[in-house]
Amino acid sequence: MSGRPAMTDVARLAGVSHQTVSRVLNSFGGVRQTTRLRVLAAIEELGYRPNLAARALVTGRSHTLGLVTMDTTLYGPIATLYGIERAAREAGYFVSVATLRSIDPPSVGEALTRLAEQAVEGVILIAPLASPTDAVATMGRGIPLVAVEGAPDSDLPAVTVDQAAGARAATEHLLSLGHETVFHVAGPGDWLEAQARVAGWRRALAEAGAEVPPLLSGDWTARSGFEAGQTLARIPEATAVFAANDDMALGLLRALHERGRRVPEEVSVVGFDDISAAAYFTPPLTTVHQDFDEVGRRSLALLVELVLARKPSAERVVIAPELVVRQSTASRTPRRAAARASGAVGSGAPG
Amino acid sequence: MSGRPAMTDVARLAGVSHQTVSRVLNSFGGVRQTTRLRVLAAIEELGYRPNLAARALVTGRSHTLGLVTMDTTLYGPIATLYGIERAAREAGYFVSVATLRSIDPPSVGEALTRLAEQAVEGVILIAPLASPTDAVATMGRGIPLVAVEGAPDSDLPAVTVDQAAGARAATEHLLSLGHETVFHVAGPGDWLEAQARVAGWRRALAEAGAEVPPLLSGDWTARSGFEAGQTLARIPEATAVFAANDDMALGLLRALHERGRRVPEEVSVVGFDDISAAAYFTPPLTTVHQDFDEVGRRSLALLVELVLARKPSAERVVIAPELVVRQSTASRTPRRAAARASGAVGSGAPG
DNA sequence: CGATATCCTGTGCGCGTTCACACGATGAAC
DNA sequence: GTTCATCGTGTGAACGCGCACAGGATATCG
Repeated sequence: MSGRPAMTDVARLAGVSHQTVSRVLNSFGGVRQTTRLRVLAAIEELGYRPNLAARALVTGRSHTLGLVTMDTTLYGPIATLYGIERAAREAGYFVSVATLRSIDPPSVGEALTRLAEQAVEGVILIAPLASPTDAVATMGRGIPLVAVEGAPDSDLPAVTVDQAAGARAATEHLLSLGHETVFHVAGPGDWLEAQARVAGWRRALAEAGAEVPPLLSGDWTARSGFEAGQTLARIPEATAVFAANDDMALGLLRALHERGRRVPEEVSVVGFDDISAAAYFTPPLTTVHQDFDEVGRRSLALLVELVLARKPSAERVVIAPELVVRQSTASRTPRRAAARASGAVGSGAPG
Repeated sequence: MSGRPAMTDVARLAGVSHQTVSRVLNSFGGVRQTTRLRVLAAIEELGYRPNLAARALVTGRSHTLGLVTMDTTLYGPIATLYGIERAAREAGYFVSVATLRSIDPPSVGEALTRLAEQAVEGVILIAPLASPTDAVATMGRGIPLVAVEGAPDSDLPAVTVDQAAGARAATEHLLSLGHETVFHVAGPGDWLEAQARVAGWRRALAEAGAEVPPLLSGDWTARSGFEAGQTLARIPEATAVFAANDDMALGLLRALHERGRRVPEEVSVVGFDDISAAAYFTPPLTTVHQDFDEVGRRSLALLVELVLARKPSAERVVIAPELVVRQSTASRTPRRAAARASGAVGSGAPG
């Protein structure tokens, strides 16, 4: 009586047994309409809410899913997180998050253990790094697990964006504009996405018979893009650069600007992600769009399937990215490029 | 036997009662060292993990906190989220997130209800809008609640950054550079932060005896900043602009650039937030830094205090922001500004 | 050696819910 | 009027754990 009302309180008020209340709550049918309404009225009057802990105890189902992610403000993981939470809510699950400073096996293992103790029914791992996937197999304690942007070799079910295809599209776009080759500012080497983008870039160059220039790499930050840009600005042949994400592209633009290399007249730049600010860079950035909301939805759907069916459908969902052309890329011919740049004002804003 | 081992399994293996196992687990003392080790060995051997649902049922404590936030990729809420999760983990709590498309009373109420059903012990509401604070009072069902960046009038415990002080610092900085007045591109009118920044800006102008120019406002996006910038570029007197966040400042810079208004030589621009990319804008952005990690820590500490002590300490934590001067602001004298801008290259990068 | 204090361990119950089953009432069929 | 199915509802037992209390073992002292 003191705390929250329990099922028996409702039952007493409605003049029925607790079992009937349970039937009403779980819409099990087999309850007369009149008593049903009486029970509902009692529930309303007492402000009764079922105790999920008790329910979880007896059913063994917590209706909670775990989400392991890095504490990064990078656009991708965050957008994916929201997509997952929204999908989870609609599917009737709670989401318990565990953030990591870094995706190393011990940290991931610890997070998984934490979530396992909380009796989550499944876990989505936003871990775009190579290292943890092995650890996961051993730490997984039989909990259904879906990886997002990870696990290339492991047989973990995973949802990924086709990074290589995106990188390829970006590179081919630049080559088609007449550039002899394309430089690449890669992400950190231990990020799978970074690796896949490098691979896609290499493939596109090879197929076009273009020379593969030395690879630069950064750590996703604008700062590292800036540093790469300082190097690139000194290389006259660097007329086309593909940066592995938009933030690095931003730093790149900044460095090129400081060194007096005009974009896109002298140097064309392509990014990756299509963050919301990309259309407002100087100049508006040509980049590769990823649908993270879709990633969230698909990964959750896959996890729920796994949780319910228990069959390791070992499926792999691949989502296609899309090149968005704005004003940071132009044909290699200086005349035309300059004319185009001065003529187009503000047309880079999205619809 | 079939599923997870229970406490009785451990007890049987160790040759003690389940109660002794419980004592070992909760380090209640009163257990001989030898039996203690025997129990621990049994736990290890069986891979036993206490069932939190059962524990929650009997103790009434879920060790879970709720976090209500908007599904925005805005820097502030995200950085705060991570800060909270980290602090929660260290304090021994799980974090269950509920994201909202918009912070209106019904949505917040629904999220709170959801979290209440999950038996969270407390809730942190990242709701920088005015509207929901009233709804919270009624929906709060007695759950301890802490607001972040919200609830100016309500007596809800809250953790906030002193937005007005930040806006004031930004405005005074511009005035001190010789600008006759400062234009402001505000955030959405229903955001408390936006309101506070407008107030701080107004106050600073009033104290300096400067004229208050017409207020422009956007929706935090670079796009809206761009649109505001298109307007401002046509106003010759607009030599100093304070944008309510960095993204809008980015759009603003883009618009000014397109219209041929040089920054900072002709127009000085200040942002707010100090997102990591701000140092790599063109030019590097002078902005107001907010310590969101600190916000997360303090709000969690406040909530835990509330959960444990149950006394509505109705405290209010205010965190001071800090002006970071980079290269988007300059003295109003054209000669000196131009010289300074061409001389300083790359010095805007953070240490 | 016995009494008392101290330490350690076990028993039983309750938490709020679901599940398996039993029960009574009602009506139809013979 | 008896039998049987059907429907609606109640009863009792789990689920895994913590708490209060009982009780046995051991130590301390007279």
